[in-house]
Amino acid sequence: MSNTYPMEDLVSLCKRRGFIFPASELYGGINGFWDYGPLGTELKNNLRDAWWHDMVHCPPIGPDGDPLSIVGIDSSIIQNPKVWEASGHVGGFNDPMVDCRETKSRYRADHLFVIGNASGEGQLYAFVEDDEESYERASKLLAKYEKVDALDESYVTTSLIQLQPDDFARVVGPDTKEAGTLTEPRQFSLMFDTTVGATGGDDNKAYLRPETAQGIFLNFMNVVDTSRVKVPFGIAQVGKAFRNEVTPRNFIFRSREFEQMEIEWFCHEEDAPKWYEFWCDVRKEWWQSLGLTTGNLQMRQHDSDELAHYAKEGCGTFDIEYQFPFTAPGFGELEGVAHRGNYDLSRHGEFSGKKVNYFDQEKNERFVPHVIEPSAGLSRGTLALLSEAYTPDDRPSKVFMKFNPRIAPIKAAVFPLVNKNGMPEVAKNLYDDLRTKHVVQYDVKQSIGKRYARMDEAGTPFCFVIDGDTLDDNTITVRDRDTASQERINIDQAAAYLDEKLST
RNA sequence: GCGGGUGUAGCUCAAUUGGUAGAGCGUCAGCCUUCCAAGCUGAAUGUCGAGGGUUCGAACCCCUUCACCCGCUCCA
Repeated sequence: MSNTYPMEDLVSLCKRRGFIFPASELYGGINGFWDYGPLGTELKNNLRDAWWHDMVHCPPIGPDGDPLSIVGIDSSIIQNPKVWEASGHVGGFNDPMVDCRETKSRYRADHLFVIGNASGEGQLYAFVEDDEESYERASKLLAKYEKVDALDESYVTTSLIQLQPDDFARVVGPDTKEAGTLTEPRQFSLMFDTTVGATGGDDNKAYLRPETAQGIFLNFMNVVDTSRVKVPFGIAQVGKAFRNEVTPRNFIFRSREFEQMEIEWFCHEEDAPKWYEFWCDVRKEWWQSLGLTTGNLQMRQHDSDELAHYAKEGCGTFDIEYQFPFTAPGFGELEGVAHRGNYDLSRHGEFSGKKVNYFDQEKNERFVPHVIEPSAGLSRGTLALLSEAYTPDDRPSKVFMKFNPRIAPIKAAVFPLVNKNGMPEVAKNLYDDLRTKHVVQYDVKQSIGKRYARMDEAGTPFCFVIDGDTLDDNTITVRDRDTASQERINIDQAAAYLDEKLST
C-alpha cells in the first residue's frame, strides 16, 4: 500500500504519542534536529538491534553457503582532522560557492572572474575561468553596455572573490542578462567544526564525523591484526553522524544530526562485482523482512554524474529507496550500497604513510582490498517504519500503527476486562511474568475500548485480556491489532504465544 | 539560499475581523462498566512561537526573529 496520507498527520501522531519531538522545543526548536521520545527510542533501538543481530551476530549466508564473517566496532565521532583530508571531505567541499538566483546555477567562486570598467563604475560581467566561450560572451555584453567597439586598457579583469559585497549588485552572471543575480560567495562546508581542548584556537580545530564509514577504515588494520578475520569479511558500525545540510527538511529525513548503520565489506578486487550484487539483494530483502512492502521499495542505480567522489572508480552505487509520504509518488534514499573500490584504504595508507593493506597467506599476495559499502540510515529507517506503519482506518482511533511485531515499541498489553471481580489480580500476575522477557504494558484505566485504542496508536500488536471466563477456565483473549479479532488461549500459554509471534 | 504558506491547551481547531482566550478529543481523579476512544461527575493545562513597535487597549495591525510545511536549490 502506498503512503498517500499527509505527512503532518504522521508528525502529529509522533508528537502526540511520544515517538519524536522537535529538539529544544522549549526554546522554539532548532532547525534540523529532533529528539526521540519513549516510543520512538524503543522503535529506533529495535531497528538498530535487528540490524546488528542480522548483520553481525547472525550474518547472512554467503554465496558459498557459509555465513559471512562480520565484526563490529564503535569508533570515535571526533578523529584526527587529517582523516577528513584523506577521505576527501575537507578538500572537495570547502570551496566558497556562488549561486545565481535567476538561473539557479552554482559556481565555485574562485572559478569566476569579472570584466568591467576600471573606473569602478558600471556593470561587471562574470565569466568562467578558462572558458573561452564564456569570456567572449562577457566581453561582447560589456562592449555593448559600454557602447564601445572594442575593449581597451580601461577595462580590467578581476577575480570575483576580490569584489566588495556592494559590488555584487553590479555583476551580471555568466548566463544571465540582469545584474545582481549572483549571491555573495558562501562557504559550503557540510562538516561541523568543533574545537578540541579547553583553550580553543584554530590549531585545535576538529570535525564531527559526516559519516561513520571512515572510523571503520581507520581501524581496518587493527581489526585485521586482532580479530582473526580473513578477506572477505565485513566491519559494521552504528552511530551518529553530522552534516550541516543546506536545507534540513522533511521531518527526520534530512536532519543535521542522524544515525547510520554501515558495513564495509572488504574483498578482493576480482570478487567485488559479485559481492556488490549480493549485498544489493541482501539489503533489500532485509528491509522487506521488517515490513516495508515491495511497492514502497525500489532499487535505483546512480547515474555516473551523481556518483560520490569515492565511488567513481568502482562499479557504482545502488540506492534502496522508499516511498515516503512526502516523496510520493517519488522515492527517497533509505540506504546506499556503494562500490567504493579501494579508494579509502589507499588514501589512508597514502596520507598516514603507514601500511594499510592485507596479506593473503594462501595466495601469497598482498593487496589493498576493495570495499562494498551497504550504508543504511537508522534515522531514515525509523522514519520509513513509521511511514509504513501509519494506517488510517475507520476504527474509533481513526489510525493505528501497523508495526512488524519484531520492531514494535511495545510488544503486548495486559488488561483486566473490568477493574474488579478478581480480574486485576490475575492480570497483574500475567503482566509481572511477561515483563521479564518483553516490553509489555499493564493498563486498567477507563473502558476496554479506550485501552485498545491507545495501544493501536502505539502500534502494540497484541492485547491480552483477563475476563470473567479466565477465573473459571484459565483462558484469556488475545486481541490482534490489525484485525481487531480475538482468540482464546490458556493463560499459561501467553508467554509462549508472544515468543512465537515475535520470532516470525 | 530563493519564493509561498502556517504558528492559539498534549492533539485538531475556534475567537463576530483591536476590547486581556474557548471547544472537541486526549490526559488525570472518582463512579460506573463483562470486549473496542461507551456513560456520568469533576480537575489540571496556555506569558496566543519569540522580541520590539503602534494604540487607552493587540491572538488580531507593523517590524524583526525562530520553527514547521509546500515548491525550487542542495544533499560528498
